[in-house]
Amino acid sequence: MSRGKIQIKRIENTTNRQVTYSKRRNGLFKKANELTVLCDAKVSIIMVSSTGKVQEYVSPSTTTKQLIDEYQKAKETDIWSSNYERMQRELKKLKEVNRSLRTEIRQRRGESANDLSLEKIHILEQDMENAVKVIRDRKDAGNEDPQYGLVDNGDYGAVIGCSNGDPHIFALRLRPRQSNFHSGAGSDLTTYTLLE
Amino acid sequence: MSRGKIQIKRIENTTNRQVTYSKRRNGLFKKANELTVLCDAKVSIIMVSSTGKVQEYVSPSTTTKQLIDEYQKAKETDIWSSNYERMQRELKKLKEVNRSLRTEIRQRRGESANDLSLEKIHILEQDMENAVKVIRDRKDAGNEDPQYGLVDNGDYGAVIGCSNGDPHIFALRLRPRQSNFHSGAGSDLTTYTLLE
DNA sequence: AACTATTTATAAGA
DNA sequence: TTCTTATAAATAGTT
Repeated sequence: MSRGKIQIKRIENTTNRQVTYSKRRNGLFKKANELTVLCDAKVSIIMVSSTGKVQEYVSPSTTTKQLIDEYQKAKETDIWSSNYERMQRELKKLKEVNRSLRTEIRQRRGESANDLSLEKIHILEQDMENAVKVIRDRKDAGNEDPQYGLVDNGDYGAVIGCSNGDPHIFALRLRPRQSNFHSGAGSDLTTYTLLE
Repeated sequence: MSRGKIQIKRIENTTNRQVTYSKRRNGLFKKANELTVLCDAKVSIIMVSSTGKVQEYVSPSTTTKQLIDEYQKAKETDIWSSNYERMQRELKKLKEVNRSLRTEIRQRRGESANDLSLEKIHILEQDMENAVKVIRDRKDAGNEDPQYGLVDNGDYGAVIGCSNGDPHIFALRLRPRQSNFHSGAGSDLTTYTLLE
């Protein structure tokens, strides 16, 4: 400041404000650059003028993106660390579940049962024969009575009410999950409780 | 500066460097704040010292995140994609894939085909009958010749070599994915290319 | 952390 | 926008 001290408050005259913005922006970037060189530091400056124009300075040794990454990392360990780690765990878990689901689908599609033992293939076969039967029954029933035909308490497992607002719609809990009793823990014929 | 002009080059003495860093950082932040007030602008400064410490200034009227978002929009780059937000997007995507996989498994287990049209149930039924046949064939073949029994080029789809090092092991591409031709796009009987 | 001699930044004017 | 210049502000070296 020169030719008179100024108060640090918004410059009302638009032209003056823009002139001052331009001068001080250059000053700030120059200072940032000096700091970078003198102190072996990294600086990123992002500025948005009152007219919405975005400008940046970044130390020559780095990029804005890199510095933002560092900033995030620093902030995440300080503030978001639990969140961040929880997300990473959740990601990992989801990927594992996903892989298992894909494996089961492959097996049920008749693909890549190569890794299954004969016993497990046998169980899978029975499983799917039953499922086909159920699906056929449903189809047939559906031809007559779409509402109630879905309920079948015959050979299969427990009928579980499905609280989706329609008391007539049920979910059938069929043999697949029970077949785990045969194959035991660590089975490749893994089944999941299909909850969201 | 004062008490003698300095050259703008790295200060070798560690103590001096850190002292200068601290002084100039405060100066920079002060200037940034004055600019904010005088010119009605928004400024974000991220600094990493030579010791790796991350510090920031941001105009009181905004947040670092907001300014980075504006920067991104202006530059049309995706800054956050490296960390947190990419994870969130990845999580969301994984959950969606997961839900679809679970739906397909439910259908193939014979559970909750409620939401399938009769046509789709029919397709699913044929699908699974074929798969059961394949599995039965594999089981039978397995009883005789575990190595070569897995290859069956009869009624089913193309035989695709599986580059897992063993030339005798093949993956069968069966009807399931082809049944999409019947049900068309947007089918509930969704099948996936099961790649990891 | 304070001091202060100087350098640097810059407000106002051209 | 750029230049000029009087003056305010920042700061290097010292204590």
